[in-house]
Amino acid sequence: MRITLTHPFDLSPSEARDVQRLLRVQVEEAPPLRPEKVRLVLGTDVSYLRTDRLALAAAVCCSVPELSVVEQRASEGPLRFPYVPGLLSFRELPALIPALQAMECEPDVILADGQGVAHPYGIGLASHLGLIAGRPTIGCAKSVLVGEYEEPGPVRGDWTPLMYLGRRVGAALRTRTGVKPIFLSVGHRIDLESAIQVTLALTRGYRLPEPQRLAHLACEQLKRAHRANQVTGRSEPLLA
DNA sequence: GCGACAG
DNA sequence: ATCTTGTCGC
Repeated sequence: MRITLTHPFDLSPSEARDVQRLLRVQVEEAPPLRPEKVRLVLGTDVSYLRTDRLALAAAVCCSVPELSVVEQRASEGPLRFPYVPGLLSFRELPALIPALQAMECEPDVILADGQGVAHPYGIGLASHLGLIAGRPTIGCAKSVLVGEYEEPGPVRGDWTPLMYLGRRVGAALRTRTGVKPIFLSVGHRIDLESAIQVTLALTRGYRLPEPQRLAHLACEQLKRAHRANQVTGRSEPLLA
């Protein structure tokens, strides 16, 4: 898939903040996404080998509704940017971009670990990713960055809106009965209702939607392989 | 000044 | 997220 970069990533936190100011106006709203048009969904995740200041990324494309893996890519990159709440995309996207560029699939929706517009400046990781990928994205986080919400009902599918500055920026969604809710956030070119429906359709027996869970597992594998290579003294590229 | 704070 | 051991519950 094609990635369009309109700004550099080797920035200082304050420069990154300036970039967000310019990018936020490009995040688009969108009419309901027709569920039957969603045939491919991409899950993404990034993990770190803190000791090596290295970031490992994985992207897994799944078919819908089967949720079978269609394509899987991985990439890595040096960890240059610090973790600063609100600037996560500048820390994680650089490592993930090569994997996205290598992806042959053309996903209809992309899931990202983090927030979308439920962000202090309206441009969290998911929204930022949506802009450079030019596709609909959904922020899929395990906790909240900004906003308020009421505890959703106890059954799978129950949800409550995540409100921020008087806007509905996401939702606390119970993806499984009996587990803590996950926090969806509108990313780019998608509406909240569609994001909720799509996410539920992608969730099977785990708290996180399948593409996200698989991307996370892939990252764990990458880490293990990486450590193993280090011990063996080898340094071959991993996974396609 | 204090507390909160995606991953 | 990462660093870490055991432990409570379905």
